[in-house]
Amino acid sequence: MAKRTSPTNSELGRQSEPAFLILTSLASGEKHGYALAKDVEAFAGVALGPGTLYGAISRLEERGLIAPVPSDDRRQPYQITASGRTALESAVRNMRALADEGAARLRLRVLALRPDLGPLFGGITQ
Amino acid sequence: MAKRTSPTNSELGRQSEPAFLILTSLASGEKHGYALAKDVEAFAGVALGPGTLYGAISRLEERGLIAPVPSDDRRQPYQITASGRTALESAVRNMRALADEGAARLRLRVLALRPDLGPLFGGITQ
DNA sequence: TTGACTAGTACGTCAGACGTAGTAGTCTCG
DNA sequence: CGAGACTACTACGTCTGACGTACTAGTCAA
Repeated sequence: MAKRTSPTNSELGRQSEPAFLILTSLASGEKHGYALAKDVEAFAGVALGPGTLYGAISRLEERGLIAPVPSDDRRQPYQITASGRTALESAVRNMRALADEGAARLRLRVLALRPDLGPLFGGITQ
Repeated sequence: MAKRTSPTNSELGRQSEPAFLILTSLASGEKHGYALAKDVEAFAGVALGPGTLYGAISRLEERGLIAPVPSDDRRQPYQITASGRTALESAVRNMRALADEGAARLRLRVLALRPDLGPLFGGITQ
């Protein structure tokens, strides 16, 4: 099954880290799978299919980054653990650094081509 | 071959997007494969093996995000294309947004636990 | 009781990340 | 000038994890 129609939906490879999205969602409070998917879709615009979602959840649980919350419900809520928080924090820092580097290099090139734009462009950028 | 010793080096899945790193590197000027690997290692601290590096390069070339620069040398330089720049720009924006969301939610939870820290913490955060 | 929505399990495929080995050119330097 | 170090790849293989589809089952309203 699962005939992939387009090779990739975003232009750069995978749509990048369901795990990150799940941790981010759980960082603001415990949620069960379905609520999590809805939240992720709301803040990131990414619809995780069940395969992606529950697959990522299992892996995060195995690694101790999230943990199931005891519940009588048929729904299984999860919460982020202390090491999950730590991992998310460092992932956030890392992403920021990379995004900054990318932005800086994109700008650098523009300035090399149009040095006259330098100061002004530098002032209004980002 | 390639017995993986540790399941993952970074805690969250894959070390995230060689493609992004390559585009970022090429954004500041054309480079051949090896120079690219060195540059990436310098700015991101990520050592891309040849398999990862040239694999990612081929895919980026197929998708028209980078292009080979004619050369007599045995080394093959690559440059980023216009659509490569566009893709990188949107990837950067996307990463920033996600990082911000992650950071905001991490902070949110802290405030929920220690509301007394609110204003002060809000002031010195980030 | 039917249909819509919620919540998840189960399973399969495939891209792509990552490693290892091997090859070949270049450049010292004793 | 030959050995070693570094540069620059090619080729090949494995396994993770992202993603899709199909299916099951509970809940609730009309």
